Amino acid sequence: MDSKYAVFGQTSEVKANNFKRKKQLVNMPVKKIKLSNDTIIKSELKYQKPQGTKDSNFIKINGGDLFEERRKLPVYMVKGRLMEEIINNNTMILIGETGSGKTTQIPQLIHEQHLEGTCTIAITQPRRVAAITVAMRVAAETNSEIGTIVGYSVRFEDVTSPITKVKYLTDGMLLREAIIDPLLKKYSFIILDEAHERTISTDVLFGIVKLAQKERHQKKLHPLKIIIMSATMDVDAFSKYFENCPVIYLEGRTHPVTIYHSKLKQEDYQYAAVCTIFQLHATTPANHDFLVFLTGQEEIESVMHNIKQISKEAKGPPMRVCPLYAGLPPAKQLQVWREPPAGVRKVVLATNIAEASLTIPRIKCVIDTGVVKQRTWCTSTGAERLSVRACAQAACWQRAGRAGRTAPGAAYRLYTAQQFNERPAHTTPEIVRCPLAPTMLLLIAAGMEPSTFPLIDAPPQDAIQASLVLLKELGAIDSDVTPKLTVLGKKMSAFPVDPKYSKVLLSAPEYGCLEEALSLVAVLSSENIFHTPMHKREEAVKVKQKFLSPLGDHITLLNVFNAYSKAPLKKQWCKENYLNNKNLSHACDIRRQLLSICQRFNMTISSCGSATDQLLKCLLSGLYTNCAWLRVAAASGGAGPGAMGRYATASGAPAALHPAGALHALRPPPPAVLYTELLHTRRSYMVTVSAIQPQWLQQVAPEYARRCRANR
DNA sequence: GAGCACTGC
Repeated sequence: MDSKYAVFGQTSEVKANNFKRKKQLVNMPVKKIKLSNDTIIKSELKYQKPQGTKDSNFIKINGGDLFEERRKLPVYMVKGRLMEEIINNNTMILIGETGSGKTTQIPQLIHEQHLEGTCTIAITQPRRVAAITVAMRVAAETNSEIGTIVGYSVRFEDVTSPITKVKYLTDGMLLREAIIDPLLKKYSFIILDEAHERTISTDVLFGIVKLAQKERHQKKLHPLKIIIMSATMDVDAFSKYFENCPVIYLEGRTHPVTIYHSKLKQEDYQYAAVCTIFQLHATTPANHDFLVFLTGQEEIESVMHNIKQISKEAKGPPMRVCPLYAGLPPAKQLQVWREPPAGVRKVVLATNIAEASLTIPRIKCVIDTGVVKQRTWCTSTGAERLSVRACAQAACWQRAGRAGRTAPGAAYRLYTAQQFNERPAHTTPEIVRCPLAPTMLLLIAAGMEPSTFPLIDAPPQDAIQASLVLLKELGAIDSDVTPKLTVLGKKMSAFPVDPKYSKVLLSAPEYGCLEEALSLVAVLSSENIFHTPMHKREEAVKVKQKFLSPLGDHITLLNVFNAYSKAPLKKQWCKENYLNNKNLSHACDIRRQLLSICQRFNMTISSCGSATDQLLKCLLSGLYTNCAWLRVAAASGGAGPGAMGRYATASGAPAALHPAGALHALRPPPPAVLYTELLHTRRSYMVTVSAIQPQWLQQVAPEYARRCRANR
């Protein structure tokens, strides 16, 4: 009886024979917790029963070949009532768990009844793979060829045609369309799916569709129907935002997951994770695969090393340990999908990528450290910080749910029930914690007024102000009080890159270096092109030397990109040079896209050849707010150890050259530098840096240089 | 002389 693990079921006991709106059941205590106290495993970690877990107040709808499969989906079983609600309401919120079929079925049901009229139904997704695969699925279900009735539109790929009625697209793609037509007149239905993820694009789209619906009504244009689809979430704020629109709940088809909490607080979650893995390993059947949530590459590599050491002597079946994080080359990610031989247990060590982006089959057991690595941004210095912090309750549930995809499962939380209850219910939306200049430029370009634009969660006022000041500085808007787009700003908004980079591109013809600027901006806009595995670090650093430029990291990046473009066998070449083929190939796609926009603007496409000064000046024309100067004490050499690389940014904040950068070893250190980003870890480091001549700033941005001098 | 989670246009 004295169990070290106390158990409580997560499954709802509630059954409802029809769906109802939340308003009608506010006082109903609906979610019951099933308790039992089986002793599961012998444990050094102590687990206890949680105190009063949060009830969610909702009721669910219950409800061979593709058609047969469709008919079994919960959403299909209640389609009559559902369509009635869709017809009667211009806006509604639909809460549906995984497996309810909402994403694939609702657009089809609308189309089957021709409710879209002569217009199209748009369904947004936060991820491109999701948009593509769901569209393919729906095309198969409707027995049509993809790109005809059912299509998709994602960056670099538009598989739609004039007859497309059901169009899946990424949220960012619909946002781009809104710049051209803020009323989104092409569409009679807009379905914003996965709304609980609260991406910046979806958050902005909430406001865009709300205003478009209102204005279309006022102008007596055809009406716009809005459906917000989401997993379980706090709907009150959403319903209020959309003028108290109805909320409908759909039941999902997932399996129950039993939750275990740690009885004591864990000092070291990595250690706790390793302990839990081996406790479970000794007591559960080998065909139960584990999924462990960790925060990053380094942590995964270190835990993997520990597991491999311990497993040599541990009790239990053989183990296959698979790392999984976004930076892992695709070939190595494949291990995760391969079924292990009979009698071998698979243990997947994953970052957040396994929380929503990827679904790993056959996971029976989730081990949740309860932490996540998050990027935050400081308005005053412009520095970014990566920090490990406790994730929100919603994320914990999402992680636990990964154990119940194909069969009942279990989730072991390496934090106490009290710690869980103290966590915020939801992740802070992205829009509240990110640099806003790109979003503000987009909003203004779509004809919106930043100060009155309706957002569910407004970012801090100083963050908005800082972004408007930057846009004014770059010449994209005429005023940071009542911002109107300038001619330059209009062009800038056409490029799907950070406004600083679009400014670089638009200045490039002036410096005769558009060829180089395109390549550089493309590389800077994609992920890290260097691949550095921990155990081969020295080799990787050595190979990098041949691309290194004494002028700095930007020219180094350009050297790599140019060499990649010329390499005949790119995959092989990348492997030999410790480079990331996926990210370099992505950079090539971006370059092509940027080039076509430049051609549309009739820009002169010229090359500066070996006159790299021109390119750096051009880069400065967009990034001139990212300059740093060597401090006098450091320059005179008398400041003792560590003085090298002591710089001050324009805001006066201290910053150092990142040791992995090309300029770090340079003696004497350059008096002035241009950095791409400021990253705060142990100290404030400038990442991706080039040396500049101090007088360039006067030439490129004279007014700013004057203000800078006055402040320094 | 350090170490980048995840998406998206």
